[in-house]
Amino acid sequence: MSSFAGRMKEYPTISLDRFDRENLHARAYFLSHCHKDHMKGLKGPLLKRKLQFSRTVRLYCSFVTKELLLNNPKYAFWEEYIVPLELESPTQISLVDEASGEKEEVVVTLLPAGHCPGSVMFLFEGSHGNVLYTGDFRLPVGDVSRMEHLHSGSRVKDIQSIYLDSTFYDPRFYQIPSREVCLSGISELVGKWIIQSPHHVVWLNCKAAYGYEYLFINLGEEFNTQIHVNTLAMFKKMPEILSYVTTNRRTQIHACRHPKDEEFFQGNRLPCGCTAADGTPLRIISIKPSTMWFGERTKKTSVIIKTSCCFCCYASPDFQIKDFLSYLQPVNIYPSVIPIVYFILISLAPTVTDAQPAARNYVDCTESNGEEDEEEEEEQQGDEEKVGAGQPEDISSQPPRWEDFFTTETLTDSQNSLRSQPQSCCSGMTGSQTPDLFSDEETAPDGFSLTLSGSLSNHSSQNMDSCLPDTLIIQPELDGQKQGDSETQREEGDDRITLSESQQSSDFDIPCTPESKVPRPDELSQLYRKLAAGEAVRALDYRTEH
DNA sequence: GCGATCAGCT
DNA sequence: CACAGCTGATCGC
Repeated sequence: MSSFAGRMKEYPTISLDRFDRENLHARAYFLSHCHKDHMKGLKGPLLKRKLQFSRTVRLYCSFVTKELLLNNPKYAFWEEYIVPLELESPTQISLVDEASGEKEEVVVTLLPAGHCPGSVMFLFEGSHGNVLYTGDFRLPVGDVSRMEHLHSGSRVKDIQSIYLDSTFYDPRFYQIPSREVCLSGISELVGKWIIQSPHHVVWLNCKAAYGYEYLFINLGEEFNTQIHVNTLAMFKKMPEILSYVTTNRRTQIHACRHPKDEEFFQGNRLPCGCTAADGTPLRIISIKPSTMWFGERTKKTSVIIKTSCCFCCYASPDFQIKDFLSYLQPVNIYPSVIPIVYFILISLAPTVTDAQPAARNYVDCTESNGEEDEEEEEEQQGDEEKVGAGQPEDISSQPPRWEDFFTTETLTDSQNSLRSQPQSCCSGMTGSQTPDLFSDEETAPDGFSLTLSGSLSNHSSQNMDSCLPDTLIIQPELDGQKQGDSETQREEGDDRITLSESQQSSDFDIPCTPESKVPRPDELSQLYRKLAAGEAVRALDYRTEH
């Protein structure tokens, strides 16, 4: 969750992705994408009232974000105050103090962020330097070097500060699987499932409002089908996605939602209530795309066996925040989440902070610091040389060099070459940014982890009662296998998956990224094949070798 | 009754 | 722990 307080030091009269508290006084608002954790205060009555009395305060975002936002009636009042901007099209904005008439000009450029439909980064250029606010972003390596507006001629612009959504700044998350890897894995799984019979259906358990469209499009394309969703309203101006979603429940791939959809699933029902026409029970697998794998437990459960592919364990060329930062080399980095590595480095403070006093800075700008330590921040901003030896909590008083957060390697030849030769910018994103955004890959969802659970329960009415609704067992060869009662299933499950005692209490103990072994593509492929075919997959197959 | 915050859950 | 939410309880207005 974003904990960014909403304002940047260089341009404190504008607010981004936060609309409450001090942000109520902003002269301009920016919304990077349409996820709730970046919309705090956006429907507040106070803000609404302020807008009604203002002639100059506006909300700037991408066309797609505008579309998605206004789709929700709670935000409909923004309609007359939104100014959608094209991607990669520098726009001058006057920041006016309506009381005094004082004015400041800033040029903003929206850059594709690759996080969800409409998501952008904001590049601000003005008298206080160039600053980049990333929001949530997920850019394939190399994309930043192709962004024209981050370059001036053949070199990277001087970036004073980067305001970073730093969930993945944490080195534990450096290696996130590429979109292609995730997609091909899911595709294979889906394909092997739905081909078995018309009653084999897939439920894509998508939590967030937006960000899975790339998955829908690819699955729809590959299997020549549409994905069932609750409503098409938000996509009405987005033909590329619209053709791959449907409200017709007669499809084998569902992404529909229900407040109690987990219960539905465990009762072998789809959230939409869809059942097969002839009364044959559906065979459902649930695929949970999320940025990271996380374990699940069900209360009052007797047996839970899940096979989880920890996509986040796999190496990826897709997203390397380290490369992003080392390419842009900002003077300051303001992550909105304090990475663990920071504290490690702080504990080594003399080594880190004494080295190069005038070097670039890392500064905490999370909510608690940003809201309450104004004076300290001002002091720190004007005195970058000050590198003290404070306590770990005293973050802003002793910024270590940003390079030290990573292995201090020099740029590789290829990086240097990228740096000096900006290429033409992202194809397809330089033109009109009407909501036909999905023709391009910039709007891909996050990397996926996948929790796969084959539901075996109550496929036949006579043993409905004996099957616990929360018994989830990987058991794909349903058709060829005699289905026993839940006790039998448990034994089968135990045969298939080796569980230690601790694993039983918390599902699998999935390793974190750094210790993870990186599977080869053929191993991945093998894994998916096994999962889809129902072959035994031992937990240890996923474990590291430490 | 509404909004904000928090715990709990997925 | 994390994602990006949702629900329900509690509290203040």
